[in-house]
Amino acid sequence: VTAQTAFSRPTSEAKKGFAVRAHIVGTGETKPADDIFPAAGAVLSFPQDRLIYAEGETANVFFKVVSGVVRTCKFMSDGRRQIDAFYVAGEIFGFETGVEHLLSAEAVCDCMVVPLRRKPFDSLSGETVPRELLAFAMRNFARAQEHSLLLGRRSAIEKVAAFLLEWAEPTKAGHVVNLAMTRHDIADYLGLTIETISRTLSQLERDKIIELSTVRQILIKDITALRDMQF
Amino acid sequence: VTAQTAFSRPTSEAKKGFAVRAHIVGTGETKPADDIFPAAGAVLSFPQDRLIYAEGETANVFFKVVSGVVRTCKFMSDGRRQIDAFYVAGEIFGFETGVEHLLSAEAVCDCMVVPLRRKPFDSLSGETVPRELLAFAMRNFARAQEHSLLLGRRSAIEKVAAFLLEWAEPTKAGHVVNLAMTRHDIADYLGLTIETISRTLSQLERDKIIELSTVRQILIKDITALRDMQF
DNA sequence: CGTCCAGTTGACTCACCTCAAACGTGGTGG
DNA sequence: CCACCACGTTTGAGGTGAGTCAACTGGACG
Repeated sequence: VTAQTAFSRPTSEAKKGFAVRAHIVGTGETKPADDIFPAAGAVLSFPQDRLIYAEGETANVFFKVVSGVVRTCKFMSDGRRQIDAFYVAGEIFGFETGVEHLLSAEAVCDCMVVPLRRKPFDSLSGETVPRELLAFAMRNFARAQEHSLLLGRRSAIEKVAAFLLEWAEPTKAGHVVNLAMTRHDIADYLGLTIETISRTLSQLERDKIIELSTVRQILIKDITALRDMQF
Repeated sequence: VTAQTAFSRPTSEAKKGFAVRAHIVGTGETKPADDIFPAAGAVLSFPQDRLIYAEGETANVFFKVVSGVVRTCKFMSDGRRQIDAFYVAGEIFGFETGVEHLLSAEAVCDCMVVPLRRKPFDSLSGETVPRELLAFAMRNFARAQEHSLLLGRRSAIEKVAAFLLEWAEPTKAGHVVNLAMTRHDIADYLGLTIETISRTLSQLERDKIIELSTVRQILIKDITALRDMQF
């Protein structure tokens, strides 16, 4: 068994490159406090690639990631997949408008999640909801908007650069990306193929911008170059 | 002056093709009741292509469309533009998490909007917010997710078909699309070029699926064929 | 040491983009 | 009322970025 990496997404650092996002940081909780989301059961474990809930399934509960990484995605009839978002420890997923989930959720790697109760926020339970919940929903909206821009108007190398910046963690030895996901996941998140992901990473390595220390760990040698690709 | 078309987006009808969306319909108000959004001033008029607010501008107020169509978009430094959404009469835009707008908003055609007050929902004014507001934010989130799927994993013809279904209005003579926007707007919404939009529409016309009655009006002759492209 | 599978690389293809020219419609002025 | 212009749109020809298909590599594991 290999050493377990604590995957995370260091928002404040990684987003330095996104001037337009800077003001979000101070706005509200991306990760709402526990007390407004009562747990609906014990912590659940899911092995890698296990389905947590399916698109169309009744959305009685939603979840908070305890450890590991979760992806939410949609499938087309011919098998094409679009990954909408990745969620790391502390983040909440599956909280949706309707009675059914719009996307499915799967474990990217072995992970643990805690189910949260939807009931207190259903239409039966009052006219108002906690402010934090609104901030949370709107943060999700903003994230989805960013993703749309990424998917619509960026080249492969710009997409990959954005992805690396999203996951870069600062260390004493520089910025490092520990990948919980496969090339396939990255491809379906960025709207590319695994071959293009691989070629683009190799290209960035040849250009001395990154270094592929292992297949799941990337060292960022020139973060400025990556940031310059974002505009 | 040409006759004014009342542009609209007949959600319930147009979305028939989207099985996965069906359950949204009964969920909550996409267009919140007036009383939870106090007007912050008189109705404003904007001529075609006029900026309503810019990306980065302080978001003191947001808006409700009275007539016409509004687009929200982002620009990249080299001029590439991604249109995030179009808003028609009754819809609300510009309500965002942070202190600044993440996208700019512009008038697609001559339009009128009413400013709404943000204050009552700021962090100063209490611990809870109206439930309707949460439903609204989450509806926006769901829409953005749909758009991500569209942009990431669909071909040009599938994108155009989805766009037409989104705007198709049922009439006694069949489904009709009245376009408030130029080919350029459509292209930037779908992540394509104007030439591809034009060619794809011509292709659909050759295939007897649509008919370009004028440059701004499209008759849908075979809506089933369009729906079959969605999965 | 062999198997397996994720990842990489190469050769080729194609969907969409780019550049350029032609078209058409609405508006303006003679 | 018609000629002309401007600009959005259409169409064509050619280029290219990313996809497809296929072979190879290399680390993990038995």
